[in-house]
Amino acid sequence: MAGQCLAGKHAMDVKTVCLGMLTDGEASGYDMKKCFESSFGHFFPAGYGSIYPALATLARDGLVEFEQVPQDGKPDRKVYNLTDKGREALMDGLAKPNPSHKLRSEFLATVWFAHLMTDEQIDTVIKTRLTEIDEFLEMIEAFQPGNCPGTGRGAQFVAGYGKHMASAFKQYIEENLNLLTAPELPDVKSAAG
Amino acid sequence: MAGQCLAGKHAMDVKTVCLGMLTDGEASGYDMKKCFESSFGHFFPAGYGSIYPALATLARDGLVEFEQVPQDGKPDRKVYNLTDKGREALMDGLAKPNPSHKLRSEFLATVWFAHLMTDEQIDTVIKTRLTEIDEFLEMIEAFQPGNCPGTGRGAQFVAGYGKHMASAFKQYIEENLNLLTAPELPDVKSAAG
DNA sequence: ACAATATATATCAAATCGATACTATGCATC
DNA sequence: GATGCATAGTATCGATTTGATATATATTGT
Repeated sequence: MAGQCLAGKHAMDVKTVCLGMLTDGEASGYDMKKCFESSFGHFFPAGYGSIYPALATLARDGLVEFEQVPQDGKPDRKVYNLTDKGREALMDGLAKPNPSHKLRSEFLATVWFAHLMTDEQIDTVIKTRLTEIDEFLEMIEAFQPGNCPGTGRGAQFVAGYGKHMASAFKQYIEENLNLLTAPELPDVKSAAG
Repeated sequence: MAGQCLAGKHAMDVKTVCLGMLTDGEASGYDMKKCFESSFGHFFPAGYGSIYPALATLARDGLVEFEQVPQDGKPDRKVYNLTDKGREALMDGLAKPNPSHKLRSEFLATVWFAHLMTDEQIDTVIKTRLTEIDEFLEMIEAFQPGNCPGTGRGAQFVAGYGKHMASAFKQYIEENLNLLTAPELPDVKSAAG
């Protein structure tokens, strides 16, 4: 019945993901952005507006350290490293027993109102979505972990998830397109022709 | 090459979804929250903190009208209705050619770092997720549109999507669990015993 | 010469999240 | 009869996140 963890309250936010990325070695905010773009971002998006404030907070609270590395021509790099306290906070984040899994889909919200749209509009939305799914599948086929911590077994599982779900998505659209186009009335437009 | 729409810039946000809900008839913020909880929220979540400010802005900009309806015992209702301008804004939102479809999954972010977790922790996270998927599948099986605008063909398509994808998710977890538990080393812990 | 792209930092307004506050009734539990 | 919870309704608050932009400099491409 007593407390099940030492430190916090099992937060799995951008800060915690940044801590996780640092388990693989030092990195700058820019590096982490690359990493979000190439892999993490597909299931846990974050931009500069999240990453830099996150790193500032982490540094302020002593969960990461950093050193300013001057470069010639380019701006300085702030290279971050995990501290013991940071590693502890990461473990606490990973201990969250029921991490969320949320969709936010303008696509589905749009399609919900298909009866208010023209067939052409629906067609455009569907075609664009299918294209994005295909691009995603190509990407995941060619996926290389790069500089991200992508060697673990978890990364394999997640990549497999992405491929599996994208395929299922594509299949569903192709098999159920008929629900959206062509309502009860067969072809209203021809009446005006 | 010229402009393709009349009014805005094809926003598909909480405001637009609220407009969409009002195509089915008048509703209060409370009603809309119910609607987000029962159906919309599964692919486009929104709480009071989004809904009430959205309605305030919509009213300020003349996209909706409302009347204060007193009730006995209970607090007043603010009952909203679409205006012509609001219906136009909705159509503009639905005209967005590439509506987003984004996942934000603490679950996958956690699992990515499975190599840093104990087998027990992984087990808990997986079991909890499977339970939620089952609950979701039960919910969608018993789904009734209720007061939400859920009679259109789009709603059918979206509900089918939910069922299809939840099943695919469950199947993937069950078939690929082995990737997470039991790494190369059979049992490291016994060496210390 | 001009326009991207890459390297790197950072901030800002607006939107959203999750929790909470306020008011009032009813219903169950202890 | 006090405590707590559910329902019905409104609304706001701090923290987080989004998406765009600002600031610099070097390289690469047309």
